[in-house]
Amino acid sequence: MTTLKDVAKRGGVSAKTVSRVVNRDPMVSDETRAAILRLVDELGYIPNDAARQMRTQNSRTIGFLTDVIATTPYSVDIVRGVQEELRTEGRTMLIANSGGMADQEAEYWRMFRAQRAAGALYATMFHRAVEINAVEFTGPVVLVNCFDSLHRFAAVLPDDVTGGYTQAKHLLDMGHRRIGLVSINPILRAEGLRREGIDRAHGEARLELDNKLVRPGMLGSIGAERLVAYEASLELLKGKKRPTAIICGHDQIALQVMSAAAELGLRVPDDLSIIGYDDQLTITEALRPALTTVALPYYEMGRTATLLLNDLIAGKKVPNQPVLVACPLVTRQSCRPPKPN
Amino acid sequence: MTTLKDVAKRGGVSAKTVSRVVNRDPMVSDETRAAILRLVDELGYIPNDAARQMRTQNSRTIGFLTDVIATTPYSVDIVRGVQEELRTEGRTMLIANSGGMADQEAEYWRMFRAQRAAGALYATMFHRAVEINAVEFTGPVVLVNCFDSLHRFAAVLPDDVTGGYTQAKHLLDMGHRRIGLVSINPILRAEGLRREGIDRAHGEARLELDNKLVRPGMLGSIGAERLVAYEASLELLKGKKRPTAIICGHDQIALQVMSAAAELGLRVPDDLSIIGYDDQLTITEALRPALTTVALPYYEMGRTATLLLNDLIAGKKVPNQPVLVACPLVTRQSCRPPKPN
DNA sequence: CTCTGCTATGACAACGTTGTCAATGGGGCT
DNA sequence: AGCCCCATTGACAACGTTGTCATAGCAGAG
Repeated sequence: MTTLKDVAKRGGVSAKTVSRVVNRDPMVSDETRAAILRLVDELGYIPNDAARQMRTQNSRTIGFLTDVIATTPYSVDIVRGVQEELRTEGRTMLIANSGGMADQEAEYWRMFRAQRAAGALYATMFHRAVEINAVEFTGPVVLVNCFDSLHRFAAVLPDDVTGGYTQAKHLLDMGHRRIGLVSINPILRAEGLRREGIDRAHGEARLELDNKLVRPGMLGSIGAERLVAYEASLELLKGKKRPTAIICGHDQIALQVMSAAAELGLRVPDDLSIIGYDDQLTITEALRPALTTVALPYYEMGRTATLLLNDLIAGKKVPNQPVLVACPLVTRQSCRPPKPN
Repeated sequence: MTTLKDVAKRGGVSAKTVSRVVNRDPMVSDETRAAILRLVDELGYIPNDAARQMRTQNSRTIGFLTDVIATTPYSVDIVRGVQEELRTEGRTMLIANSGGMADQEAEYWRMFRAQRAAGALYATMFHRAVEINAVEFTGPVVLVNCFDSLHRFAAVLPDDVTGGYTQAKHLLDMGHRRIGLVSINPILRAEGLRREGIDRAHGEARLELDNKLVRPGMLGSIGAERLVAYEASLELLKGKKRPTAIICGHDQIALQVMSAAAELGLRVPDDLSIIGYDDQLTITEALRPALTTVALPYYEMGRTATLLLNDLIAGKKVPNQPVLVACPLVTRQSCRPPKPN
């Protein structure tokens, strides 16, 4: 593999001069620069990052550790967001997935340390609390989609309160008055937050969410969840005073609600409006009617977290409180005003 | 950060001795080893990979480059498979997503080179032909879910022929005789291969697939695809002699077919059996009835590719032909024998 | 007792790069 | 002419690790 010295020898200059050229040091005469650049190109010289890192004591790579994230489709967008931002900084990313297992997690923190990663991101599949045990890792860490109860780390979170508010408001504005809720797993923090937003929207409309129309659509501990939205929504929709619209905890739940509606011969959106959460395109765009939903801005969250991490690495201060990213409404065909009855 | 020398100084031994201990060289007395290990632990010493790499001239990291893969949910499983395998080897992975853009791709090949990656994987979202232009990268490369027409690189591919065969056979064995096909994008190689398998299964049953029951469910160039399965299947199902079962090119298409069936008041699986492809759990497990499908073994493909890459890095020979990975049938509730008519 | 052979350890250089500092030389100023 | 200044370049060391080789010490053979 071509090294600096090879280029220097061929160019009849010192290694340092070549170094200056590749590092864009202005202290090089134009002719020398041109000659060296030509040689670099000709010999296919690419600087060795390991050597650079050793010499400069600072690393251009960051670590990205996730729990079971790989099993949820669109959280991959976090990776894309992170990467896009890193690219503009010329950084690279080491990625690892712990599967939620503590021993593997420790192993990866260690690995990040071995690679002398400048910092690390830690992302989870669901918005929840985590305990970070990065004893082996000393650099700055930013949490994505999760937070630690002690607030020792910077964190980027979706604005679930406003997200829930957005869901409810959209339906209320259309004129719906009996709205059902098939929620995500009650053990997730997002569940309570969204409910808060939903309640607020109802309050503003001088209404109240009927608790008889609220069901969890998903149960079980992290990593062992099961969907029960189909059964839950069958119950809701068979009831005498059935809701004219249903707010869903995520798009898969919406899928089940739609199946239940079809089973009962109800047409969406004519007889029932449905609004999802997440905007998992494989579902929302494929479904007919296409699903109106509130997007979980994974891409944005990835970008934001990376910006925070950059600041931390640069030694700047970052907000003490978790940074909230907005969840925008994505309007499609699954909601419309209720039929006058 | 603690270095080898720090440990050596504290232990009253030479750096080399500490190096021997952490590298498990047997040429160290038991007492020395024990003492040093204790110190390593106490000081939290973790060897610097960059320095190691420089000295030994061999890297423990590999590069993983993808096109637009991040936008398809379950191809993330490739990453998981790769990672799982790397973990057992003590290797780490640099990941990058080119978004299908040639300039970014070149940039990342360059980056892999700068990091002196020992090898690289290149994965695509759809099973298709690619042109690899890794001029800047000199190590071995394994293609995942794609192949280059010149067969210069090792490749791992899903066995689409058998996959298509499996879909058709499952329905034929149940007694279906009029089977429709709403296929994936005709520009994808997988489309032709699957069709081959479907035809073979029909041949074995002394039947032929009726071309009037065949429609593409997806059209458009790579990166600009659109789903037309809903409209396509409405046509198929409105026809006089409608099929009793439909083979779908992937699970999203199946989702649209199911929506179309619901629209027409057809019940699945009573009036119509539907079989998907991919096994995107967010769809297949959430749908009611849950979707019978043929799984695209992304995880296995990732593992297999990594094994191949390891062999290449070790200088071993690998098969000249693409390695095919089986696509197993996943039976759920969307298929059953046709009603006697 | 000397010599051989082995075990255990260390000194030193080198991997490829860049920071530090010094050297060279030409131009402009007094 | 003499001087200084600045632009350009290079020599050298150092980052943290490990390969090479040398050395010390000790046991056993002769």
